[in-house]
Amino acid sequence: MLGGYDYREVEKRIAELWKKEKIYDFDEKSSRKVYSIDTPPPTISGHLHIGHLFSYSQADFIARYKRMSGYNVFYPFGLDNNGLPTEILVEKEHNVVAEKLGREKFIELVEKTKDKYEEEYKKIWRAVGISADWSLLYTTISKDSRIASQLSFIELHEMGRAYRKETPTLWCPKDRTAVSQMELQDKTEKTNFVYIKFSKDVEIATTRPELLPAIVAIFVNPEDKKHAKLVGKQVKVPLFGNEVGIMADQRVDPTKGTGMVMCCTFGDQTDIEWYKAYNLSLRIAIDDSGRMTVEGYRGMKPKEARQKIVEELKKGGYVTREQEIDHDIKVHERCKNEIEFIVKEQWYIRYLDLKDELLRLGKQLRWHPDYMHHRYDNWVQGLQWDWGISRQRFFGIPFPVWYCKNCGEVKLADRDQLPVNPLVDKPKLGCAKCGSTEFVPEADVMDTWATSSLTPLINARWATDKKYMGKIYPMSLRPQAHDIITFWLFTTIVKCYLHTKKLPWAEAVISGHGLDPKGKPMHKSEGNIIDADKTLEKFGADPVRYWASSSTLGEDSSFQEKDMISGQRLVNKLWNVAKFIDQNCKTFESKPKEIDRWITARSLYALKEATELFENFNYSGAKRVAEEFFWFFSDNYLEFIKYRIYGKDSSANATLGYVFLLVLKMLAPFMPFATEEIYQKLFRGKLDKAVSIHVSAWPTFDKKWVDEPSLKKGDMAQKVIEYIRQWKHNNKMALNAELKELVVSEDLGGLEEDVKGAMNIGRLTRGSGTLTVPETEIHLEIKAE
RNA sequence: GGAGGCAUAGUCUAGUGGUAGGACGUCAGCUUUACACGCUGAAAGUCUGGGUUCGAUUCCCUGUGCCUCCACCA
Repeated sequence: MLGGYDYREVEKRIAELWKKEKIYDFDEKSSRKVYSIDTPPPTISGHLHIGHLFSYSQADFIARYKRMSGYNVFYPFGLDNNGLPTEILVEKEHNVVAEKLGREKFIELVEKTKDKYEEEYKKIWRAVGISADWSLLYTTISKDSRIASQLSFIELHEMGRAYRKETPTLWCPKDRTAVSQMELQDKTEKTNFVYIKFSKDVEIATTRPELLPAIVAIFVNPEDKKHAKLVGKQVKVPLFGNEVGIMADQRVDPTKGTGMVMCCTFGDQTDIEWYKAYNLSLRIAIDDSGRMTVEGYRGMKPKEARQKIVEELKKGGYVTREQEIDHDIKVHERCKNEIEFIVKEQWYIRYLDLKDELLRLGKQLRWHPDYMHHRYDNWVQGLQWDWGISRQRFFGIPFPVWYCKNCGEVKLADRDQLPVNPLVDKPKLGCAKCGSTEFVPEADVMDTWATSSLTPLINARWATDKKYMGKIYPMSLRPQAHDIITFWLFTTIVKCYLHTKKLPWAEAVISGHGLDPKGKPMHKSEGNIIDADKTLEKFGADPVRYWASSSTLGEDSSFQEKDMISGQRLVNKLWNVAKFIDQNCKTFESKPKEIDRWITARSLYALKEATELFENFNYSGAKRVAEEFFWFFSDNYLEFIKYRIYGKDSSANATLGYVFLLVLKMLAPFMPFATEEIYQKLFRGKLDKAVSIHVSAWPTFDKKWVDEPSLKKGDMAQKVIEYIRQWKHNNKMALNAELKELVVSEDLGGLEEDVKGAMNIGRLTRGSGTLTVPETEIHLEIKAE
């Protein structure tokens, strides 16, 4: 006998069962068709919130459906512990500064911290029922990932696609370190906006006159008629005397200042863009300690130089006016000092020449929802420069590169040296060009996207034993959220295409974000994080997944407690039907009657619809169909057959079991715990042989079980019952109150007993009636007494 | 500034070129041998303006509001 349903106890026990039976392990020996999933590795930057549960559940629905559809599912899980968020986390947790500790020791600390989060994360992902194969777990700083990233770089270098170029980087002159955009803060300062007359027609307003010696071009807006005739001309820079060209670019606001902008290397972000986009020359005015390098101002801080230059400009009569404005500047959040741009040699991957190829690959990929394709296209079309992959940080995967001390030639590591740390390891041979054995190591590390862009290849073990290359690659599916289409999805296509000439996956499924109850994204700084752990504890995994399955693919969805309640109700209802069957059905053998053929046909049509929706990755539609059918089944079919069951007539048993199992299977991808529990208690070894519902076969639609005449008759009987229910309600009667006689105008085709039983009718006769059942030709006469 | 998305009852949401479906909430009726975490019934809705059409909530344009990504703040 089944008792109450305690989700805390059940979910824990079922999760153990899955673990013990290895339900979700990839079957290496099987010849079944493989379905491989390129799971996003979450960063270990802290605690998981319900937004994570939301998007990972959505991928899990698909994994589970595919598994039940007979695929050998390759579903790995990853953890991203490479990159700045991890660096910041580890610095905070251990109260250290990465630069001071040094790279080797810091990576050790990262590994330690990772272990802790790995356990915590695994616990939560298991608790929410993610059906990944945990033996395939990878991390982005692991040895394998380092080998893959470095091998990738070596191959790209050999292809001639990796090159070095002097490029500006955000730099903190005080800490003497590169800074990422994430570490910037805005600060407003009072600054003088200085108008400088270069010539008769050229006047420029600037907040940074000290960068006059670093001017490489002057820009005007292409729509700006006032300045149009100047484009292409040259003009002399005051005080410094060099000539610079005047160019046109959209980014200039013609209403701001004089409508003419000086482009220096480098004063701000736009300068960098222009420098890259127009291949401008480089004039450095500030060094990495934040001091001027220009003759006459050498060693001065920019602000001192600014004063001196303005004075000199005034003496020369170049300054027409000055205006104090509020100016937003970027400061380093750690030390609050203004950041500068300084120039470093950095590695790039050349890909601008591949735009057409990349667009073609984007077209080849099947996108769900398909409009997400636009974002990719738009991004590729707008690319203006190559992919910079150098980062001047301590923590990360190093480039497998040294430079010859003598001639400067690049020396790549040998493949069998990987993973290599050039700061510690040495090249195997001398310089190929000059024979020198003295080398300078590359101190920079790779951008994290240079590694994450390899996840399909890391999973396939491309860089090592190539174990899964032919088997899982190209992968079947990339599930991810829409915000990183231009990063993760795009860079993965780039790298995998360069290395394998193939599109890395057949399909991309793009999920939305789980938002807070007000519809706002969850951010630590907003304080609106809803904790994953606590939510699972409070409502159970199935209801949380129910919420995740209720929103359309690609759409954001705000977290509503009432969705959890709806999920809990569904679980409860499933459990109660299970109890009913458990109490009343000893076997699942019997001969179906008319009404049984009716619900069977109904269930198969629901199955057909759900399957089609699932095949199109419309899991929310599939869930809806399954759920709707289940409530229909409970409220109608069960009412029809109760009187037979109570009368110890077992003729409905087989249908009851068969249809309910079908419902469980349709809901299994969404509510894996409750459906499993019921399957184990009721059906395993009886109606199905599979050890778990999650490796049982997704039912197939078979027309031969669809009896169209029974379907019509059943629908008719159901309408009659609906009418009688309303009639009883209008007469303030209980639904099971006895009715003496029902007169029906039509032949109910063998369903008379069912109608009588369901509505507690004493006698059913044929004859004319005055009441009309809506949507039918049936007339009734109801006699209560 | 560029690109994309969204707008449906009090709330969350589905769907459709022809009477808009569900859930929560609300109101009313019902102790009905699985379930009051239930059953039955009721009230309540297509953002503004324009166009295409016999007919638009759906398709097109426009406005407004919200969201995401990218860019910008000389």
